[in-house]
Amino acid sequence: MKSNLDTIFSALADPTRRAILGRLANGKATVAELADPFELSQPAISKHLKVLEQAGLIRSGREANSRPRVLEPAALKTVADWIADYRRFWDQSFDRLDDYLSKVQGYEND
Amino acid sequence: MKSNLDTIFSALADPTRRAILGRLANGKATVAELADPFELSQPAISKHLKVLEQAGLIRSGREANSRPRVLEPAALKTVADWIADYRRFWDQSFDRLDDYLSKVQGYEND
DNA sequence: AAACAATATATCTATACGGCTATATAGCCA
DNA sequence: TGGCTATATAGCCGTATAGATATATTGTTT
Repeated sequence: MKSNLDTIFSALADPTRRAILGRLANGKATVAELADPFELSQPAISKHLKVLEQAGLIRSGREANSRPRVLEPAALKTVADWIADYRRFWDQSFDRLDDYLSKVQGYEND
Repeated sequence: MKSNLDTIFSALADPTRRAILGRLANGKATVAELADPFELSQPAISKHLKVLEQAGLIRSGREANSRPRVLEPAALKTVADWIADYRRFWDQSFDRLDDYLSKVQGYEND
């Protein structure tokens, strides 16, 4: 069975899909609007949208004739939370916090 | 051509590979050590390691007979930086900061 | 109802991916 | 050198993925 993170990361692994998310960061958009910047066929875009939706990264609405998409932040937060565990490996100030916690709480961290 | 983020995200889309990164967060490990928790064949693990290395998520060393792997934080930071642009969508306090900046700097943000 | 617009689904094709087994390579030790 | 250990590479197979074109669906408009 595939985990959330599996699905989210593989949805994010495609530049077209990341660009779509980027567009949706500016607010809701129809499929046609989302498709416009790309040279791909409309069905190709619909497929990408399906992948994003199944990963929980976007949601579809309904407005008259169209089905506008909006960003769904929760899935991105899932990724941010996962990656936060690694932050200390690149973030100096976080390392210092870590040292501080080690001393104060006697937390082992070799 | 595939971008960095393409390669990194698709490397992260596999649970075995994420588990390997988790293990490497505790420090350097040999291939055998990394393979141990899994029921996969050794070549399968080597393949996963290659994917991680090509994504820049890990590095190989050389120590006598073995080729220990270490975490390479830069690639994870690339992801963290990418996702940071979306942080405002889920982080309340960030939203408040955003409001603050709007007022102070007259920055438009509808 | 008919035509149109927006989007989804079906089907096909080519390529990528993850697993396996078998084998090659490289360093260590007797 | 020969054998052992650690790891990599090759080749194969089944499934998934991204694209295309053709067609279906649903709401709107006349």
